[in-house]
Amino acid sequence: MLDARYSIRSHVGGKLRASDTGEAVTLAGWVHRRRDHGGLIFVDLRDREGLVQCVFDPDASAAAFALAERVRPEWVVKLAGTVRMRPEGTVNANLPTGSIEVLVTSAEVLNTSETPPFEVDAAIETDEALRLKYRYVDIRRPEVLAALTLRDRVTQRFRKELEHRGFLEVETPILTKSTPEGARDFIVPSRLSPGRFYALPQSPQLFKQLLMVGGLERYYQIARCFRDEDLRADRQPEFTQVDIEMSFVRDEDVLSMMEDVMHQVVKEAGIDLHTPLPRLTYMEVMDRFGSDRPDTRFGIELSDLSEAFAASGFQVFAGALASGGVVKGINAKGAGAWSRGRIDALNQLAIDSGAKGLAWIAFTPDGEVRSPIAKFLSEPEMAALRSALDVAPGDLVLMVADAPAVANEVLGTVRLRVADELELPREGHSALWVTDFPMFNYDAEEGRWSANHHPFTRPWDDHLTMIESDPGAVLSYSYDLVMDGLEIGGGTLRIHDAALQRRVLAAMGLDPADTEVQFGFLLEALSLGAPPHGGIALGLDRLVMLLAGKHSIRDVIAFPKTSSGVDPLTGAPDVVAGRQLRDVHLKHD
RNA sequence: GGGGGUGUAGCUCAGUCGGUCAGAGCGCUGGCCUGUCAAGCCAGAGGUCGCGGGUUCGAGCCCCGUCACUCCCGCCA
Repeated sequence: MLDARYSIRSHVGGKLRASDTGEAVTLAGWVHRRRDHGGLIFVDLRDREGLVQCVFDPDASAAAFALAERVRPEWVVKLAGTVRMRPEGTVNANLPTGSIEVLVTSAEVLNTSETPPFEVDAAIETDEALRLKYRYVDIRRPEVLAALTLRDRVTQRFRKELEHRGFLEVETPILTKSTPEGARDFIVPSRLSPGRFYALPQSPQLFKQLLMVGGLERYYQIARCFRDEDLRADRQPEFTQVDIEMSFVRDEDVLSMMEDVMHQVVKEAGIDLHTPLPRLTYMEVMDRFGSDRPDTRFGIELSDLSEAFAASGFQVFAGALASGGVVKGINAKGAGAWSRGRIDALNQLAIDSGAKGLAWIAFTPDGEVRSPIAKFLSEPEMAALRSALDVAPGDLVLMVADAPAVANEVLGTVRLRVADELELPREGHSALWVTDFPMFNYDAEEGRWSANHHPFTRPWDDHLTMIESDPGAVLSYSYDLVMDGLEIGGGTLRIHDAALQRRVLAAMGLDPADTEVQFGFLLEALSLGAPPHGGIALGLDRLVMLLAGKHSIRDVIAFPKTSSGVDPLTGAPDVVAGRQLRDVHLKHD
């Protein structure tokens, strides 16, 4: 909290209270608003801690009164006066300082201000591009200040809790080496090495592993990360991770450490997190929610209806089941009266998500059945369906028949849309672990297997034999922290054996010679006494966004970029002088 | 790369069928005002209707293109 030490102030205006009555104070801050009554002027003085009403009365000081007639919003002023209780009936219950005011006896203008491009007022919603261009004005708004303050508290709490658990904070390089896997790198040309480039880190992943090899045992860093990919509300080209790594741990050690730390951290936002958190496997969340980051604050879980339709004469279902697929469905309770157009929109969403279509049966509130497919279903099948999905009048059943992965993913998408449309309450917070992700995904575009988390993830010990023979079946020691349907963090145990690391990279189709060039330093480190280790990285921006109740991480970043990666304040990125390009060997004439 | 939304005064927005249609609130400037707190009252200034082109007797409105912002898909180990 702000105090008056080391400043031209004697007190912080926003912190004055009734107990300060009678104090002679010197304050400094911004003119928030001025109410000129002709013979008496009120100025709300604003500082980081809030507003305080300052009264200019010619009887107290003619000079100060004359100055108050000139001041304008956002002027920077220094005021001296006396704190006094407000007269009967003029208390402002909306302000923490509302029971007192400062009678000003002398005043000084420290700086004037042009009329600001928008008002510094929490009540007014302003175009975000304009806010970002004048972010330094925007930051004066209490809402922005509060978000940055919460971010500070969360960050400091992480530091404190990790410090108490024996972690050392270590900085890792920003100028580093491009790696072939993962996101597109930001690259930086080198002046001293013509034609060569640094890359900005996508995360400190390899360095934190090297710190474990270095015997640091417990490391953390509030680490800036860079990824040159398209932006989203929850994605910026540079963002911050709370990066953590531990030696001599099992996966449950990382999870329980993280739960203990998170329990303390979210207290900063007034949240009581009940630990241990639920732990669900990847298989289970995909099966039940159709998402690897499920929002469990509402129901509408997926049900497997394959058994109910095992002998179905309905070709769509029978065909899917015959080719190894499933029939799965959700019950959108209360959507039974939805219009055909509304349901068609869901069907289109399902098709866009990869399904051939969405089978639906509406059970209207007055007991009718409305459906293009009900006529193909037998009475026992309908009965089994009603029972499996707990159908009541007024419900809408939505089904997908397809390969399990497709059916799950499509219904997971439809589930979220339905919840939005039904305006199901998503209050409070739900946190959980998703564990045991598959080691590899098949990348159809590139025709090869790629790492699900990253290539340094340790496969299950008893799945090692399948790395070459059946990569898709290999599970890994991996875990994501999911809050309210957002991926807040993720981590793994790492491979600490050079030979195993080579096998995994080879399984991903990396040429052995390239492997040595790209990852030779890691493989060498693993062969020089690497301890078993693992860790996790939390997305600090996303976590604070969630705790602050914001919908974009831009709201919790001091100087964010627009969705095209531009900083409207500085104008970055921008052209540079030809001289600079020649220096780094990007231009030769 | 693709799809949706938005763009009119400093800010937030309205603008009907293409024809008093350049408008409101806030802010700003000036005046009045000694208990307001989103002060009040009176007056005033303020416009490349994102930009370019087209259709039309006539375009803020219709058409084409383009730019910016934003949301989503792809992408983000």
